[in-house]
Amino acid sequence: MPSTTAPTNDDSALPRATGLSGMLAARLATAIRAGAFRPGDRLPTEKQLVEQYGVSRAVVREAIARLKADGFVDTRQGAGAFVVAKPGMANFRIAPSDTGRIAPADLAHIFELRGVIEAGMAELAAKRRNVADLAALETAFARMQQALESGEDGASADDSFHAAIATAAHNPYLAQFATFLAQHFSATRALTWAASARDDGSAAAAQAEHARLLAAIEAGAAEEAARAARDHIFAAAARHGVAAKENSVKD
Amino acid sequence: MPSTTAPTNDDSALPRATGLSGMLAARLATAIRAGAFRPGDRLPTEKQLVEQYGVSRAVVREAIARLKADGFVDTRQGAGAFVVAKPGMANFRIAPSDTGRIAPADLAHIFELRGVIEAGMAELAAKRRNVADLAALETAFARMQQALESGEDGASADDSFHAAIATAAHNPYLAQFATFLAQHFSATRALTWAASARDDGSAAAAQAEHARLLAAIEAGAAEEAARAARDHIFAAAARHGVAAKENSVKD
DNA sequence: ACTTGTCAGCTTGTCTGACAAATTGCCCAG
DNA sequence: CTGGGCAATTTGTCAGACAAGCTGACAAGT
Repeated sequence: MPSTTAPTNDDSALPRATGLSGMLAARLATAIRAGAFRPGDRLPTEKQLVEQYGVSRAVVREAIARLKADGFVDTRQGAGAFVVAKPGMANFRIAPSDTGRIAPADLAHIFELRGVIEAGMAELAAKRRNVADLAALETAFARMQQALESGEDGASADDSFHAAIATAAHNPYLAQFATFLAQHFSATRALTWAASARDDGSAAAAQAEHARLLAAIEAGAAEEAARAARDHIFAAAARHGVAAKENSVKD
Repeated sequence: MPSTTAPTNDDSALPRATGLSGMLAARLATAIRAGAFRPGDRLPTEKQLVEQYGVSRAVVREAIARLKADGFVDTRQGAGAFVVAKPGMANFRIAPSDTGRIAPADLAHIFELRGVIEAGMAELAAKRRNVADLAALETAFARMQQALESGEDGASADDSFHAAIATAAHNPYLAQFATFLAQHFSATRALTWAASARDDGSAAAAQAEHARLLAAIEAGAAEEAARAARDHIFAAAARHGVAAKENSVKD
C-alpha cells in the first residue's frame, strides 16, 4: 500500500474540515444524518466522547457547539445534548457544513432555485422601482456594456446590476437571500465575463438578456420582467453546461 | 423613569442568549454588524477579550467559535480572528442569531418571500407532478377537509399539503428552503385552524384557496398554480393582520 | 398505597494553568 | 539592501477542578 496521501479505509477519512474539533463535528453530523442518533435521542456525554475519540474535552465541547450552531443538537446543562426534532432547520445552507462542497449534480436544482428568486424579485422590482433604483440599474447596465465593448471584466458590474434589482424590489429578506444565493455563482459569473468567453458570444448573450430585463423593469411590466429574469438564469445555466430539468407532466 | 424591564442604556442589555458565551457572542455579533469591526479587521485577541469582559478564555473561545459557525469571523492559528468580507453570508437565517426574535415589522417581507417561493414551487409542481405526488396532495387535502367539517385541528394536514407540493416540485433545495420558511409560521397555521377561527370562516377560506391550488396542479396549469399559491400566502398574511405592501410604481 | 422531600450521582458550564503549533515582525549577518 | 533566523504573539489543544442544574432513587410522612 504505497499510498501516502490517499484516505485510508477507516472511518476517519472524511476530514475536509479544519482542526480536530471540525473533524469531530463533521463525524457527529454525518452520524446524525445517517440515523445513528434519532431525533430526541441524547448523544454520548462529553466524557464518553473524550474517551471514544481520544481528544480533550475542549475539542469535544467545540464540536458540539458547532452542531448546536448548525441546529442539529440542543444542550441542556445537567441533562446532556439532544438531537433536535428537525435537524438542519435552524438555518439554510447550500453546501453541507461537513463537506463544504456543492455536488455538481445539484447545480441544476440550485440554478432553478435562483431562477425562482430572481424572477420573483424582478417582478417586484418592476412594480416598486423608484427613480433612484432606475438610475442604479442603468449605471450598472452601462458599466456592463462598456466592459463588453472594451473586453474588460464585467463581473463586478454584473454583481451591481443584480444587486440593484434586489434593492429595487424593496424587500430586505428577498435581497439578502438573493445575494446569499448569488455568491455561490461567483465562478459562474467569472466564466461568463472571462476573455475566453468573449469570442463565443457568452457575454454578449448575457448582456442582451440584461437589456430585456432592464427594459421590462423600466416599463413596469411585472410579468415580462419575471420571465426575462428566469430566462436569464436558465440561459446562464445552459451556458455553463448545466442542463435544465425537463418539465414534462407525467401522469 | 419607573420602567423596570425596559432595556437600560448600557451595552450589556441584550441578553436573550443562554450562558456567558452566548451573551458574549451576541455582543460581538452586534458590534460587528454595527460597524465597530470592519470587514478584514482583526478583532481583539482572546487574552484582551478575557480581560475586557472578565470571563475565562473558554468562554471567549466558545463565543468566537459561535461567530465562526455563523460566518461572521474566520480564525487563523497564530494570526488571530478576522471579520469575513461579507458577514452573515455563510448561511441564511430569518431571525438574527443575537436576538432570536422576528421583528413584527418584517413579517410582511417574510410573507412576501414565502409567497415567491410557494408560487415558484407550485408552478414547478404543476409541471412535474406524477401520480404519487397527486395521491399525496389529495390525501392531505381530504384530511384538511375532514378537519374543517369536524372542527378538528387541521394544522398537521396543512403541513402535509404544503410538503406534498414541495415534493411534487422535485427540487430538494427548493423544498428544503420552503420547509425552512414554513417552520417560522407554525403559530400562524395554528391560528388558522384554531377552534376560535372556525367561526369567522378563516379555515374555510384557507381550504377554498387550497382547493383552487390543488385543481391547478392537477390540471397542470402552471401559471394558475403560481397565482393560486401566491394568493393563498397573501390571504393568509391578511388573515393574520399582516398588511401586504403596496405595489404602486413610483417614478 | 401514594405523595413529598431529600440526596447522591451524573452532565454540562465555567475557571485556571500549561504546552504545542502557526504566524508575524524584527534583528542581524552578509 | 536582502535574506535567514529568532523571538514574541496568538490560536489550538490538553488536563484538572469546581459550580450549576438535572435525574432517579430512596426514605419519611400522610
